[in-house]
Parts: sequence; C-alpha cells; structure tokens
Amino acid sequence: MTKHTSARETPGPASGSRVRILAAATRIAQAHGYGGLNFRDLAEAVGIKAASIYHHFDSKADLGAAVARRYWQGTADALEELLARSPDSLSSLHRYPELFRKALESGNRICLCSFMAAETDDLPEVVKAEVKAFQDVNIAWLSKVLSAAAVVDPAQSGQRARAIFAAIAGAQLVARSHADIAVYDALVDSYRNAGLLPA
Amino acid sequence: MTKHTSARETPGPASGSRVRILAAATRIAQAHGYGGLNFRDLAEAVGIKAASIYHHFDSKADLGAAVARRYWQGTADALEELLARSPDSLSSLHRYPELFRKALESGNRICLCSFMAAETDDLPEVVKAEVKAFQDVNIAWLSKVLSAAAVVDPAQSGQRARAIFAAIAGAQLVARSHADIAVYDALVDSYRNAGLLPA
DNA sequence: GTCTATCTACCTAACGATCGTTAGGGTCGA
DNA sequence: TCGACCCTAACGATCGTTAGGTAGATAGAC
Repeated sequence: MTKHTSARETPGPASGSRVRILAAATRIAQAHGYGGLNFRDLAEAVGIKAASIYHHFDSKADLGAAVARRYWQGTADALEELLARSPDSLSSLHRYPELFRKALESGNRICLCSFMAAETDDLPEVVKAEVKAFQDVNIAWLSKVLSAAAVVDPAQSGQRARAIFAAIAGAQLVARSHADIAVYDALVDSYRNAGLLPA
Repeated sequence: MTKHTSARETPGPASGSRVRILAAATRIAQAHGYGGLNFRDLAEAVGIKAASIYHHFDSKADLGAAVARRYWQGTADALEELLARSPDSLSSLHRYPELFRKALESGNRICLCSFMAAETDDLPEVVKAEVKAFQDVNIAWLSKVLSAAAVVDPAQSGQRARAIFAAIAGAQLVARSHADIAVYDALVDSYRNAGLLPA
C-alpha cells in the first residue's frame, strides 16, 4: 500500500489531467511563486493549452488554493508516514529536515508555502487559508513529536515547534539563494549544534 | 551627525528624486517582491509618471540592483552604528533582531533580500549580486560579533552566523504570514531559549 | 446493432488589462 | 543655450479570462 489519496473537496472531474496540472503548478510555484505562475507556461508543461485549464479550475485563485491544499495534505501524509516508519519520536524528529531538503534537491526549489508566505499581500484569501493550514500541520506535528520525545517541556513544545519550522524555512531560503544544498545541510547541523534541534 | 551617505556607484543625477524613487521602490519590493514591483505604481507613490523613472534608471534590472545595493549599504551602516552604540559585543548581538523587526513594524513588510532570495530564479544577475552582498554583510558582522563576544568558538562563528541569519529570516517570514509582530518576538525568544541566540 | 443525445476534454481566437520600455516634446534653472 | 527633469502617447509582449467550437467516449432509446 502506498500513499492514500486524500478526498477531493472541490467539484470537477477526477481525471488524471487535474492531478497532472496540480503537480506541474506546484513545481512552478515552488520556483516562481504564485505571482510567477501563469496559465500558458503551466499548460505547456502539462501538454495542453491555457484555456483548457479552466475545464478543471474556475480561476487562478481556485487553482492556487487547490495546489496549496494538495501540498499540505501531501506533507501531512508524509509526516504521518515518517512517524510510522521511525523507531521512536526522536528519530522521526531527526529526519524532519529531510522533507524540506527534497524541494532543494528537486531543481533548487523551496517549500511552496514559504514562497507564498512572502507573497501574503498578493494572495487571494482562499489561497492564504491553505498556506496557513500548511503551517498548522507542521507545527502540530512538531509539537506532538517534541513532547513525545521529551525534548522540551510540553508547555513549550508549541513555541519550540514554531521556532524549528521558521528556522528550517529560513535555511531553505538561504540555501536556495546560494543554489547549494550543502548550505542547507550545514545550517541544519548548526541548528543541532546550537541546540535548536536535538543533536 | 546622522547617517553618512554611501558613495553612489552608478552614474546619474544626484537629485533627491532618485533617492525618493529608491525609498518607495524598497517599500514596495519588501511587500510584493521584485516581480510585484512595477513602474506605474512606483511612479504614483513618488508623485511622477512611469516614464520619468527612466531619467534616473536604465531599466528595471538597474533599478532593482540600485534598490538592493542601497538596502545592504543602509544595513551595513546600521550594523556599524549598533556596534558603536553598544557597551559590548554581546549587547549589540542581543539587539540584532531589532533591525529585522523594523520591517515588520513598517506595514508588515519583510527584509527586501529575503523576498528577493525567494525570487532567485527570476532575478537579473545584477540584482542577485546585491542580494548576495546583503547576506555577506550580515554574516560577516554576526561572525565578527559572535567571536568577539566569545559566544562560540571562533572557528565556528561563520557557521553560527549563517544559522542566526537564516533563522531570523525565517522568523520574519512566518510572522508576516500571520500579520502579527508578536509571533516574531516569540520566535526570537524561542531561539534564545533553545540556545541559537545567547540568552 | 445502430442511431442519437450528452458529456468530457480539449481546441482556436480573442477580449481587456497590465507590463517594461521607447519616442518625442515641454519647462525651467544655470 | 543647454542639460536636468518630467510629461504624453504609444509600442509590443504578456497576463487572466471568456466565447464558441470540435473530436471522442458513453449511454439510452428504438
């Protein structure tokens, strides 16, 4: 059994086209942001024409929200799987940075929602809500795992979770600007040496 | 004596208009990025017409580079001043997060170069160079201060400097998406509690 | 079995808005 | 008179979006 498909919440056909559009849009938005995502380039990446996207999504805002929703749902699944596959909480926490490393591995991209967080002012409300959901998923997971691993006092696990999330996002950003994944690894190491992440 | 004006490196008139354009462009780019910065909105903010900007800058790339250059020079000046005004290295390090807090105070903006770092793929080469200079300025200052304050082993001060810089950038990003400056303060506190920043 | 109606998934073509940019002209102080 | 400074007007490109049409699969009626 591989990753289960999350229930769709938006109307529309369940064809593979929709998923292919979402996947391509995700990759583009991870490199160019919501503002840098345009229908013509996206359509070309999928192998269709720009107007055809409207058969699957009502508008760019609708597409953006669907992309961000699929993104945090995929992350939620990956976090669950990480927890299930790890021998204990501490080792799953240790592997948390790997999830964000993947974006950098894939063409020096960053987390979709980090980019979108920067674009907050220009984001439709529906998209902003999904970006927030992504943060909530990450912080809730980190908070739970930090408590379980007894890394910090349970009363402070929420704050520490936020700090780890923010620091990882920043590391990704800096590493991207250097186009060097080694910078990311070094930053994660530094976080461990400094005590932000358990060694 | 207030802040000295850094020597300009680009040709053009030395009028106040140029500075006013740069200041307005900085504010816009801190909220909407390089891609979200456009000549018509910028001109309106300054009180002139879009075409008039070309009397001061050759192109958008030239403008963007000038904006980023002015930004890191201003930061370099502020860091120098911070060091001069502080009783010791440790207290100037303690006040470092205040510099990045200012952007959030000013209309929930973020560091210009954090936004631009996300936009790396769509940035002209001249702009990218100035963004890198901003990082270098910050990391060099932090590294120097960390060594002087004996917070970390001098051999590791560069790495720790990078980690602090990245973490602060991430905190700013997360705080902005919440449109809540208290989130930033809480994150900085967490960094101190965790040991990333000296308590 | 075949005709017909419907639906999915895509297309071409174009709309109005907005983008960076340019040409060319006016105004005013040195 | 000349250059600094700003203007109007427009260029071609690109943006999200819409109208309207076509090929193929499907399903129900006869």
